[in-house]
Amino acid sequence: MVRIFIGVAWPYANGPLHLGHVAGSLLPPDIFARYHRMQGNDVLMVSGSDEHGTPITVKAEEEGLTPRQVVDHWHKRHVDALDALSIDFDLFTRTSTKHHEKWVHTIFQGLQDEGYIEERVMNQPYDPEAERFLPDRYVEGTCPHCAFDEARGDQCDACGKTLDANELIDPRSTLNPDAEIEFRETTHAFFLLSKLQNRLEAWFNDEEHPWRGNVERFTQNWLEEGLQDRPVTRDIEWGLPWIDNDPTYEGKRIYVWFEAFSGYFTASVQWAKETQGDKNAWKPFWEESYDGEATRHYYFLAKDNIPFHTILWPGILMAYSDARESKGQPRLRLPYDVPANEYLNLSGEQFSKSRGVGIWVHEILERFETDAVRYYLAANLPETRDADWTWEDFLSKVNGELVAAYGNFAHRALTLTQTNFGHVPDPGPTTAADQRIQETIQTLHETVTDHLENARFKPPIRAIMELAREGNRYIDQEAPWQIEDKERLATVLFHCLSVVRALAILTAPFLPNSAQKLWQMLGEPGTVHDASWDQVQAGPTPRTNLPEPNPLFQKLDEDEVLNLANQDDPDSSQDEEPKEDATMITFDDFQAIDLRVGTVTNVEDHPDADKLYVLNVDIGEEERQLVAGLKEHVPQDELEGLRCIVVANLEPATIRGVESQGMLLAAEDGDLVAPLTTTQEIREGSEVH
RNA sequence: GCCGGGGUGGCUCAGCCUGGUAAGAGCGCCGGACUCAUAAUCCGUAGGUCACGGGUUCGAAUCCCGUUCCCGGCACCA
Repeated sequence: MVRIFIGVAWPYANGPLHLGHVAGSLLPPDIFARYHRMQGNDVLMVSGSDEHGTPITVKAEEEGLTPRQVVDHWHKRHVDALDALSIDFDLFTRTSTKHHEKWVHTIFQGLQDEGYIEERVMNQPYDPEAERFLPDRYVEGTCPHCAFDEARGDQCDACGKTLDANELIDPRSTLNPDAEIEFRETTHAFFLLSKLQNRLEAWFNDEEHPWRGNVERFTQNWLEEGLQDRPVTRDIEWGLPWIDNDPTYEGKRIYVWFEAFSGYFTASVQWAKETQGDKNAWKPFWEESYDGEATRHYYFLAKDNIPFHTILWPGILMAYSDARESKGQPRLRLPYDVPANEYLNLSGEQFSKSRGVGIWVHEILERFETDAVRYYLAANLPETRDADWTWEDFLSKVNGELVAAYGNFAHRALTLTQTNFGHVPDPGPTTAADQRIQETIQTLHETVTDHLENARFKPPIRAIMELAREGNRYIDQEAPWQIEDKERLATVLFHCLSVVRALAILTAPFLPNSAQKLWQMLGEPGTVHDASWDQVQAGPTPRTNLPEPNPLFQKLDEDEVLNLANQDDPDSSQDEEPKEDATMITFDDFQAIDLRVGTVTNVEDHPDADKLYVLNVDIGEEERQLVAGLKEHVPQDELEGLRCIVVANLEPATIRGVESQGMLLAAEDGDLVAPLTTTQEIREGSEVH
């Protein structure tokens, strides 16, 4: 027996789950967990909704809701989506629970007790007009090293040097370029990651890690660059308060990324208490040398999360373990493997909540069977590089492989047996061909096991399909529908059912619902998920009665799928929640905006930005220069000469060195951007109401 | 512009870390067989300068350098 802890990256609670999340971090651990359970190992798989941080606040403001309402809503949606996908967590919780807060505080208290937390006064850029501190990267100024005048607060793009915002000469806010920036002192708690450099390096270099290349490279780079101490509090409102009631930290919150990781641990404790009725049940999974049993920790995530899980989280665990040790408590385990995936794209485009590119989980599962979706995702996982979801390929793989090769093989074997015997027949003497098919099952079992042990999921599902094809070959060669000798017929069908049974077990981690359905059609008792993985090679039991077989999968309707492909704008209204009443403005507010008709007289590329045009627009009494982010959406010749609507009294802003004196209005729906115009020719400078 | 990932038959992908009996799979195409099965299955043919150029090596899709194209992140979308 081996104990397997599986941590799954916490989905953020500000929007729906899409297939990118599923392929990147959700489906692989579910397959992995199901496999290990069938191996008889103890598995604990946890995750939850990540519910704190600025983006939640922003979302709440957008929708006129409270942050609490936003996270409640999306957490519930996450839970429903996971259920629909048959992704079974031992616990899928959330970071806004009291339990989580309490344990995060325990962890941070431990870090503080051990001297890993240091209070530092930072001189942070502050925008007095907006009354807020500015993150470094929203500050620009002149680089002290190379005099480049658009260096950012965290790095200078010209010379590549890393900077502090307060080193900049003439700093300004990119959010509000005219504001006088002040530097105000603000105190933050820092996690002294640098103190762990040697220990993390030793852990990285000395331990045997089965890490994938991408994970190793990322981690190596970080370590070589030298670990920086990181602030663990922020000047924001939505998040967990600091550990004690120290007034220094009033109005500050624990930085989300630190706190969300801790969820791996806090959720395990919560699982023990709430679902096991044993508040110590988490210990076998987490405490080092709890007993002699091998225990391994896996973290599943997409590539953007790698260093957080191979450096920062292990760092926190080391530091907190020091604190536990000081109190005579056992240390906690560090990650064993971090099987990070690349991204799944949608026909070449990245899934993106903000741009509305995506296929939402709840939407696709309304139309298609869970296992069909799981099959295509598993067969197309971005394990070694980005992969593409295309509807054509979805159609072809589901109909051609899942339904036609696998489903059909099971169905023909079962119906033949049903017609001829009604139960699992007794096999007679074995021929070379029979022998060969049995060997194929065995080889396949070994191959699939080997891949799964190494946390690889795409090769094994493909290998399993190969077994179905072998089954089809066998049945075709033996042609049981032509066999007259009853004993030989029984033998052939018995071997066919052996393959079917092996397929039910082998597919169980990947396709849990159809595997179970197949299990029942084989007349097997209980659930396939309780079957032992090693039973793959045991054949069916002769004389087991067989129920009436039904096709295992439904074919996808070609037109329906291809229609979806054509829509290609899956961001239409139904994805988003119906908008709550937007904040009302007064008529006077509206009147304050001076909208004018103008004509675009000239369009040029911005000299120093990929997405921007510099436009000249005649608005009657004057000509304005505007900077507009339309380059990716609207071709230059469509803009030239266009009659447009301009916000004429917007205060000027300098955007990457070019002044913009107003704003050109355009309607936006995902990637579709349409500049506004008038239906009739009308004089430049006309007001718009 | 900076950083990262990638370019393998019509399509989707494997192989690349650990160079050599590997240039592979599925789909698609073309031809044939079969009829138990959801017009499903099986057999066979064709199809690739492994982006381009150079280097290392006895030998490179695989390692190194350069070029080019694509994608992503960041900058940026008043």
